[in-house]
Amino acid sequence: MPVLPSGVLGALDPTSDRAVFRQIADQLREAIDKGKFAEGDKLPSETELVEHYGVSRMTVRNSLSVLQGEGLVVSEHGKGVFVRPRPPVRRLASDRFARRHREQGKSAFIVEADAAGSHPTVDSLEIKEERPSQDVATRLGGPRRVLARRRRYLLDGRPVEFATSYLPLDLARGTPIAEPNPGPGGIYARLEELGHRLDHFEEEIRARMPAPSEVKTLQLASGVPVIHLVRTAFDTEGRAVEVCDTVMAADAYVLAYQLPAT
Amino acid sequence: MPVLPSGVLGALDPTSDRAVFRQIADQLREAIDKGKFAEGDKLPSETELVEHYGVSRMTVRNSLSVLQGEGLVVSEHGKGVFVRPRPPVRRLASDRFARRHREQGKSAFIVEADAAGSHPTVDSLEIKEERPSQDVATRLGGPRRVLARRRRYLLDGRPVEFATSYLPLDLARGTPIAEPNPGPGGIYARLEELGHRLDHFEEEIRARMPAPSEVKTLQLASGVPVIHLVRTAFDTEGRAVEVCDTVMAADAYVLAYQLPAT
DNA sequence: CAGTGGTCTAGACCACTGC
DNA sequence: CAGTGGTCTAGACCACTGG
Repeated sequence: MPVLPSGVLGALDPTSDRAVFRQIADQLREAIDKGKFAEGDKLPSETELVEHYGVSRMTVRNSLSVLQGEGLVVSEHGKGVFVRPRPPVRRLASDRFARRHREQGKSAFIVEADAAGSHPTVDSLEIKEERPSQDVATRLGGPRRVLARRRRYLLDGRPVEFATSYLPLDLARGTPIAEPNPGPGGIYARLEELGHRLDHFEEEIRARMPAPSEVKTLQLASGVPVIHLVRTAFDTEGRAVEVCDTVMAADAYVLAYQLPAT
Repeated sequence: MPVLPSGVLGALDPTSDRAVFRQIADQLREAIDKGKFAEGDKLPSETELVEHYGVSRMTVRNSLSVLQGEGLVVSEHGKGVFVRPRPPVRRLASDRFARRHREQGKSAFIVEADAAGSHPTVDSLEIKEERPSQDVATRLGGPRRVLARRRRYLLDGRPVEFATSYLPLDLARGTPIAEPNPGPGGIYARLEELGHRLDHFEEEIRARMPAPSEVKTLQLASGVPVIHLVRTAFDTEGRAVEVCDTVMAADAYVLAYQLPAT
């Protein structure tokens, strides 16, 4: 007995082996996919779904949690459950660290976001000397201590990325690299001024679900994975001069790379 | 009152604002992080947790579903809830399509897996002529019809990747590219023989939670995202000659790229 | 204030596993 | 068979939102 305004949702199939909460999730998912609920639209309330399907509230909530896990919907306490809006995506091109982009006064993030018409912010800046993790130490060739530069990036007020750069201490201590604002062109420009002409970068990419601390820092909705990117910068002598460990909200990014065919 | 064998789990804090199911999830997560439950270990059963914490079963299940969503544990019906084993990771290097790798008789996937000591398989091979999606059409320069080659890759029996290659029909029809086995070096070698010398590839990477069909095809545990990779191959004349759309189990891959500094 | 989602209980029955 | 997780009910009280 459909009692919902639009009649977009069907009935349950009692003969089906498929669990009731899955059937409900299927119907909601299909309605979303077909655009019957658009981005940002409010789904029927739990109470409405309970009445429409004639099931208990826990069953309805179970359905909704399935969709939440898929990243299709977000719930807002006291308001309702909504089709998750797709945030604007930031495209990272493979030439984003080309030398010509380092000439300007601002960091790559700021320049790029400005160009895209977004309002970029950087906060939570922290600069510390510390003992590197096993992984970072290995990538940097085994320094006993490193300079760590941590910062969070926001786009139009929304946190999208949390990054930490590690540099061997003997290389960075007492230089502008250890300053909150390293100056025009960022730390890569400073590294080159210090005689470490950059040759290439290596990036390693993984995707996984966020740890609770990452959910907090990046204000992630449930059902949103993170992209974990570790970049190592090499100078022309083959020395690893920086490791940058970045955790990105996966729904805010698309990474682009160019590969040689030769 | 701890009643569990090992005493690895503490008590609830009734004065805390934190929901009970979150406190339980926190304690289990911490125990896992600290190695008190190792990879593949069985967690206490729901009944044991109910008795240990003195809460209802739904509360315990709620805790466990939090950890499942984080990809930390997997449940097996009739057996228990286990710390999710980390599968071996396949590293995709940025030179994986270099011409020198195309000389051998087998596909890149097979060669690489063999070298890593894994047992590779390819199945679900399907070759069809079809009308391209808007996105694929745009990337290929607007062909009306394309040849689609679909296949699934497995490592030691576990599905890890599902890929579809799209090629303009005028280019692929009637050639070995339209055959189930395109021959040594794969379709890239055939493209070059047909006069399309490859110049470079562009790859776009996203991460997201899988759709239900992807969960099925890749037999994904809950809490495992997918990496969505779209690669376009360009010949020396700048023509896009192939688009390969790939969905990978994120816990089975790390992607590596090299970027120029110039 | 009414309506929404968030948490929790105390049961029930079922399906799957392994002995 | 006993033990496990999977599904579902019918309530309860709470916290948050908006008018």
